[in-house]
Amino acid sequence: MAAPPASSWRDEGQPPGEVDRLYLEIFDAVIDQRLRPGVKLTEAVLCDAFACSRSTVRAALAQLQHDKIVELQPNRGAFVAQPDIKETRDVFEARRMVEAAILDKLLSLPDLPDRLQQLWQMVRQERAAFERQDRVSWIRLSNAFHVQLVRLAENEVLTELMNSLCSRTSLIIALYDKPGCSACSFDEHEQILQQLSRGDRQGAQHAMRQHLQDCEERMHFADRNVPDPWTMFHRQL
Amino acid sequence: MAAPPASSWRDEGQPPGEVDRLYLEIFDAVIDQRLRPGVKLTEAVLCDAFACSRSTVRAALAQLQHDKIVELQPNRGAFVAQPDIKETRDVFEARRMVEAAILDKLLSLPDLPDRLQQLWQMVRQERAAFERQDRVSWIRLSNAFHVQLVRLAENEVLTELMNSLCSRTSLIIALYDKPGCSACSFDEHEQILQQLSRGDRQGAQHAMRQHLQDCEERMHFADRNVPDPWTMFHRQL
DNA sequence: TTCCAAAATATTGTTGACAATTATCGACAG
DNA sequence: CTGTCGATAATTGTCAACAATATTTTGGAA
Repeated sequence: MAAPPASSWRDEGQPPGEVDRLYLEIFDAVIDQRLRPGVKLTEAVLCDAFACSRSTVRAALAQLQHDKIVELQPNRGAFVAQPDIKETRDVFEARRMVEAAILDKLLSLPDLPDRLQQLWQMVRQERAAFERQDRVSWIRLSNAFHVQLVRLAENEVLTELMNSLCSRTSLIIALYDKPGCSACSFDEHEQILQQLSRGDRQGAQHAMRQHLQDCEERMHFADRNVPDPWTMFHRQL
Repeated sequence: MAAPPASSWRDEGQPPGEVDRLYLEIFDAVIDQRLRPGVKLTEAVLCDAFACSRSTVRAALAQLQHDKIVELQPNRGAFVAQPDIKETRDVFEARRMVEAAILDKLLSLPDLPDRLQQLWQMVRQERAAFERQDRVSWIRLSNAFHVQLVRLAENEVLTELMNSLCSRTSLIIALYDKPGCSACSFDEHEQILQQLSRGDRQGAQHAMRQHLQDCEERMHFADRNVPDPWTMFHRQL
């Protein structure tokens, strides 16, 4: 078995083709904020950085555009997406709806406490990453928490949806979150788990809604983290 | 203004590029059930049928794969997707969650009755299509109703999600619905609108959930509409 | 110095060709 | 007649070259 890839929370399909590999590489780079929103993704550069042909790069970029991770301007090139205020509102509203509804279903599962075990574990990892100032791991784990929670419902459609929403949230945080304060705190994750464990439907839903609300309100649209045009991309593995 | 394209319910972006055009052509063909689930989409054939290069075809197919409209098997080719029982369950469950949650939000809009006007109009068109046995238009309008309803909430993320879910539903219907009975009846659409008009939250949510439940239960997995391997694709415009 | 136009450069869009993999068909042994 | 093996054909994955478009630089005049 190969070493677990950087993002262990994404469901890994069959043997990854060349284009899939590139897709994941760029995707991870964006989510980890090594590629900041707004930077231009010149095909030749990616081509050179990942040792593949331009057709491969173009295919990967097309998929990323479809995921709203990059914006593809005709005849101008690809840029890491810069979600605006409206998109931020829409993404968080969708998350509140979906994740609250999910909790409802989870509480109907007979073996919920067992399944929550791994999530408690995950929150501990979040705390550890936070305390050792490992921002990249921490963002990744924060997303993983939400995705993993949805995954308990065993609904592929919703799981993939949450994956997409979390990715877009990462971009939003990269743009509008102050580096100092934490956008998605593990305390609140713990609270949600507690409410779930004791079977409190109202409490769990409220905790989740509040958590996402807080997350959204921590965004500062006034002075956004402007992308540095000179921050060119180079592979840093 | 150009003549309205076949699918008027999809949000049309800026000038469509070559790949977008192909994407829509194939998409519509699948939704309209001119391309049945399971048929192989050979690149050269599409290439020839739509008068474009293979790179364009490949890009379009990649996007369609991402939307779960076609399945892309490595080194084997593209096939129109054949959602299984599990996927059917997941899609309908997701729809129940999302669409019920949407109703909640719609009822908080002050000018809801005004916005519902166009939906009443749409239901009338559904009935008309049904009565003149126009199955293609009718399936299209049924989808349009649900998408348009979500669109009233003015949330791009949810609108695109519903678009995707309705597309997948079309595939499911193509596979598992008996041609005789109607999967998504306009009567039930009317009921939902009525409950919404009178501001009955419980009633509207129940009507929507029941509608989707009925829709799902009308699927027959035993004898599925097996794809005819000899049914090769040729453009029929 | 500042502004504008035009050449020069860089980047993207498209096409075609080649390599790698898979599907098909026929021969042949059991 | 059935099933397996091997060669041929068809299809996909990848790459490199060319055309079209955008960006930058250069040069000159107000």
